[in-house]
Amino acid sequence: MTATLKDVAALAGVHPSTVSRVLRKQENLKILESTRKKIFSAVEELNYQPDFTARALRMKKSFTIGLIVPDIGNPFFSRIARTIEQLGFEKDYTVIVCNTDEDQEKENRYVSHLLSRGVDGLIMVPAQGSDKTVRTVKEKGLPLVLIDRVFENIETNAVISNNAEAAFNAIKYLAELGHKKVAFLRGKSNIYTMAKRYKGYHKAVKKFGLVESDSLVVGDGFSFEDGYNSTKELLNCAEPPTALLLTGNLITVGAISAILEKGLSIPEDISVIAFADSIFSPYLVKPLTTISHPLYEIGLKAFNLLLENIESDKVLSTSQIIVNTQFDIRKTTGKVETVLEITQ
Amino acid sequence: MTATLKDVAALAGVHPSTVSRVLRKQENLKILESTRKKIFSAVEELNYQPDFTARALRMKKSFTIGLIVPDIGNPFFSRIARTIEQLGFEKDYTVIVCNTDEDQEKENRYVSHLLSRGVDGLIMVPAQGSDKTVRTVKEKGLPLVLIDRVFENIETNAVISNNAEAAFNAIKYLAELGHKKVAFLRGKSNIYTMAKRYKGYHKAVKKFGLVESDSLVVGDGFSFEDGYNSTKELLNCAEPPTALLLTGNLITVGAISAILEKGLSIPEDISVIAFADSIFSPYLVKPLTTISHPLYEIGLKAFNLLLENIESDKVLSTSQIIVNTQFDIRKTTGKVETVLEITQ
DNA sequence: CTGTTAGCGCCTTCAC
DNA sequence: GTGAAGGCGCTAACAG
Repeated sequence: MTATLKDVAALAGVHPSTVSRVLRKQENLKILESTRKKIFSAVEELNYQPDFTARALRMKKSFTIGLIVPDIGNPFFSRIARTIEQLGFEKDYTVIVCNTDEDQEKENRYVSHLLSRGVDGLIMVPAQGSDKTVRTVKEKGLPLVLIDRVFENIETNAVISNNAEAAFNAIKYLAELGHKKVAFLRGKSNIYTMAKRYKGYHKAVKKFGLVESDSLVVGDGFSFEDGYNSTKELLNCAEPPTALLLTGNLITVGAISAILEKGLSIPEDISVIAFADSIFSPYLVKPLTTISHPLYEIGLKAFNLLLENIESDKVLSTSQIIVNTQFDIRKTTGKVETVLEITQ
Repeated sequence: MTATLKDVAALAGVHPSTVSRVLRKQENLKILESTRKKIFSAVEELNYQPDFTARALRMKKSFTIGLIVPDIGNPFFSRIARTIEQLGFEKDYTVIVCNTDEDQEKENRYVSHLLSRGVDGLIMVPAQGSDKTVRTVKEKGLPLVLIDRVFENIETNAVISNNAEAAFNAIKYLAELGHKKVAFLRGKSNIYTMAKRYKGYHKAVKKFGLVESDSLVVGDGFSFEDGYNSTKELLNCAEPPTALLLTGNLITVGAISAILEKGLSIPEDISVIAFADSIFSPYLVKPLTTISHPLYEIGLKAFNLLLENIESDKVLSTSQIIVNTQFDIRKTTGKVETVLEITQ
């Protein structure tokens, strides 16, 4: 059907290996200008495209990288994915995208699948508790870069955000506004990122003398429902919190929904800060005060780190790159005094 | 390094082809239970994983599909991508994602790249004017499904939304509310989807006797800036429109931004309907009246259609599947009379 | 039921 | 400067 190296060689009247040589464009390679010409015109005529599969098999290099994320439908991941794909394209690497749904089992299957596909490297946002999987990859010597989450007990390349610090600063800001009771919708507590955020939250709560209570740390998922239900419960307390720290796009939407439904106003009745990366954040009911991630930078650094590792012959030492989140104070956060004035 | 079929065979004391046979699990295949056992234990011991590349080369089937979209960072596409990837996973297909940025040249390079990678099929949201590329794919006989956009003069499989109808209904609704002057922010006018929406808009404008003017059809892109600038210009007219029909997430954000900046209220001063698929739509400054797409359904239908074509030996006739958008009337649309009462 | 043989399309070493 | 030979890992056809 499609032309092969052999066909081109036959048409050009040379040996396949010569064609291969010419097309691989080795620099210091001596080829007669005449044969080169014959070959190129044969390539043209047959519209020859090299077979990547065959090349990959022969060279043990697939020019493919695997990208494993919990959910490519989530803008946080999809925008990182976009960057990685684009950079890859420039360097002739192709990206295979996989969704784990935070499911360890699925992730495991993906990893072995990608391994047997012979990817040259892996960028992943590991699911909770998948340290065994990560360790396996590492031991195989496959270049690997983690994004957003790392495991304390495994040394890996990684690009992560300053989550603890970001959460700390958010709470600090709320404390300065006079809030004493701040709840934290933690998402899944056993995920690294969330654990870090909790750490920052907790540290700030202690440091600034806020109310410290397990009942203020709620939720166990990233869905709309999780945000909605958790918030509803919080608001039904005898003394509900005056501020919320939220950790995800959907959770945020759920929480806002619950607040509005209860007839409360933001920030008069309750302040809200969210870890969120939506372009819509500034245009919500009240422009949302957010902590957002440098998505392009994350993608860029992850890709470059991976590429370094792929293209180096020796094993490089691992590096953890920390990128800074951005804190945008908008209209969902306000002083607590305001609340009192209004309700009195 | 990693174990091969040969290694397994050697360890099990059988021939490689036998191992291959056993592992391919052909149904009506007679293998001695004893050899089967030997082989499985060897597989286990060596932790053997078949090499996909070799298999693909040999079988001329890669179990890979290409997904070409303008921008995977856009939730519209990423959520479709997610569905496709997940369905693919269940059927052992892997998905390669490509971003064209609406650039025809890039798209072309992606297509030939995917072709030389031997993908089994292609799902794409073609860029404007890339009918030549699409035709090429079709002529190669590669299974192909278009999403969201088709070319009038090429018969292809496709899953598209009822864009003209959706735009028509949106304008009809605005007309019923008393609006006479409705602007259309068209995105890129030469993109199929946008052309269709324009058609619906135009038809409704004529049918319901609204103001018909080229100056009401504006914009030439999908960016925030495009939405922002176009809206700003519209609002600076002597007699600005009382309603806007918007065609994209970023455009919407830009338009809202321009409206608010001008100190106008939605919907009192101006009504807004947007083609938008963000989870945040219901929670914007004013909950946004939207036309949204059934993203899961689009992904599902596209994947199934592609798979049918991949797995069938004969060439199937093409089918165009039309899915229905959803019209959610929220709070950004109101009667024109209201405006008069307030401003008088 | 299992071994043998051949080859997918390409690249790389070794000749000449 | 170019041809010949061999093999990447796997599967399919044919033997036996």
